[in-house]
Amino acid sequence: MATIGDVAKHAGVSRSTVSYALSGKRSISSGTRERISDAIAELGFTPNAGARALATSQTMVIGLFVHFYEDEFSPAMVQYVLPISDAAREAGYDILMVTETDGPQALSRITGSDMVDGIVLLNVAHRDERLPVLQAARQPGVLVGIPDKAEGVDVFDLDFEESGRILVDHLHERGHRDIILITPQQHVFERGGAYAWRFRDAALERASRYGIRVFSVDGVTQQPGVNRQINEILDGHPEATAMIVHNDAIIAALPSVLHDRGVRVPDQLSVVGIFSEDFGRLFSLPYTAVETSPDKLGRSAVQALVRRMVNPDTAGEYAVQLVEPRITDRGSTQ
Amino acid sequence: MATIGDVAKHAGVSRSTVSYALSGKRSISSGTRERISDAIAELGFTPNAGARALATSQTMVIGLFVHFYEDEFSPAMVQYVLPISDAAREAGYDILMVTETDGPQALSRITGSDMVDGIVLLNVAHRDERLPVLQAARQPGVLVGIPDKAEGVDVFDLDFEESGRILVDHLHERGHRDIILITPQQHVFERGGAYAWRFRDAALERASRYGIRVFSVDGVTQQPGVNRQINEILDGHPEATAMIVHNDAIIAALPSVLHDRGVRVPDQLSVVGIFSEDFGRLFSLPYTAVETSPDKLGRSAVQALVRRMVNPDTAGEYAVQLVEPRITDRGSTQ
DNA sequence: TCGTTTCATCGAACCGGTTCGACAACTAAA
DNA sequence: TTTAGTTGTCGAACCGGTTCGATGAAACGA
Repeated sequence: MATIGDVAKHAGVSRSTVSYALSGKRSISSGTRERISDAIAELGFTPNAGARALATSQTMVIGLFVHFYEDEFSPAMVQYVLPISDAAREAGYDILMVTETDGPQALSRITGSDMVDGIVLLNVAHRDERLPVLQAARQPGVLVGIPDKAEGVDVFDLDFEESGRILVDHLHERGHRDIILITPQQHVFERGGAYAWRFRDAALERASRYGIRVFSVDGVTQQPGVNRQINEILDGHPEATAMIVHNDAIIAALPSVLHDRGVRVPDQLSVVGIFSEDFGRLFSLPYTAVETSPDKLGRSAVQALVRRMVNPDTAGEYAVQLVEPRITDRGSTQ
Repeated sequence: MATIGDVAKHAGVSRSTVSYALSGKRSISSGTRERISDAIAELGFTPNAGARALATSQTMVIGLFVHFYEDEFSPAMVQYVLPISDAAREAGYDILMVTETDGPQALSRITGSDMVDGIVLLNVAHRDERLPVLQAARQPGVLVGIPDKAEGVDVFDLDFEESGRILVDHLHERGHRDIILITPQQHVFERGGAYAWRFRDAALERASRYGIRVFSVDGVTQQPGVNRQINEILDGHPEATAMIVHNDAIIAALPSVLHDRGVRVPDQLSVVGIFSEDFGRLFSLPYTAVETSPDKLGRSAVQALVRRMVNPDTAGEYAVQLVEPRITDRGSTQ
């Protein structure tokens, strides 16, 4: 492989001149510039990333930490990963994707060896063990998901509390007094997925203010349990006229279960949920829902991170930034 | 950040001694070994990846190139990515994930700058533009998906031809004489996804040998077209007693459509498909199917790649390795 | 007891870039 | 005509590791 020295020799200049021609940090006469770019083309030279990283202390790589939980509904995660990858590339960064189960150890390995310039943590829990490691790292970090307290990192998430209120409001406006609320599976609460209770508690609080009765239950993830559970819930609550679903597995299975039971939406039951447009399309979900905008979330997170990486001195002003929930009416309520 | 020089000073030895203590390539007295490891612990030293890569010409990173097609059913891709990531880590490698649309350019950027020690190409097309770039690269490569001709790379895929034959045999044994075959969407054929016609042609060939009549049609991907298309196909072919589905979007939507039509499986229609166990669970598919084993595929691919990276001299013997299809009987045929 | 191994360690060179300071040649201002 | 400034280029140092050859000390066999 050609090195910068080969290019220099071929163009009859010094290595530093080639470097300056490449970076444009010093002026180069048009003659040598041309000889250099000819040599580069002829030799097929591409700067060695490791050497460059060593010299500049910049790798132009972002570490993306994804935690795939076994009990989780996996397709949702891709929606976050892709926009992050795209946004990173637009800013000139590549993505080192880490999916290890032992997050903290993997994180210190990656940050300690300076493989990346910045870190994105996906699916952050209330008490996330990766967070202290990230805070101790040299590299700036950004979280998707809200931990109990985050200092020194930027935090992005959908405003799940507002989302819960919006959906309760939506049903309240239509006169519903008895609703079923299906929340994420129990494991999500246990492992500290804050979005679960942020949504639930805000919804319950708003409902109680209206005097709406809410039957709240954790959903399950695995078939055939999902269908059975939906049926049990509906059997147990014939008085309910509406349903709020904050659970991917449940909402994906809902159309077929309701159809089996002969329940017409919205005539006999109003249904609202919270999921991304892509997810809804994937499962052909005909339900009015709060859009979770994983693409917007991922892009904003990367943009914030890039700002920190480019400008590491402006340390202050770390903030939690909530994406505003937007409801998409698909006519599943009345 | 602590460097190896800091550790050396702290332990009162030279840099090379620290390096040898770390790698174990020369013997070190137990006394200095201990002083060194104490110093490492105290200073929190982790070797700089860039410097190490520069010195050893090894990055311990594998480049994973994933092409997400817009018209594609995305959740399928995750199933490949995760096992690859896991297998790589087990071998000591991290994953640089590249999702750029312009595959060839991205590939030459990554290989040219020596960011990775090896390359995995997912979703390889018959005439894949990334392939010549990969073949010209210094790093070994492995493909998932079969190109028209691959030299200098290892190729892995499910044996789609055998899969097609297995499913036709399965229906033939049960006496079916008229079957519907739903293949991947037209775009897959157009872009050269060889698995599409490998499966279809083998199935058609086998069926014609048996004298089975086959109505073959490309599926669509986007709702609500999917449901409509399934209905049209069934309306148009009342004589068909069985259905082979090689199309993720179609098979995901099939249970609800068949239910709507009041078609009982297998009493009124036998259904077989080809999808992974995970995919089947995700969509609660009750159909007998050939298991696509993306985990096995991904793992074998990485293992082959690691072998090449560790042992670059043994160049010979590049081979196409087909994973043997295994049918999972879920009782959807009679 | 002396030459020969073995063991443990060191210094220097190298991997392939970037960047600082120096300097010659030329231009512009005094 | 001298001085000051600009432009284009070079050499050397540096980033943080690894590895080769050399070397002194200790252990060994004759």
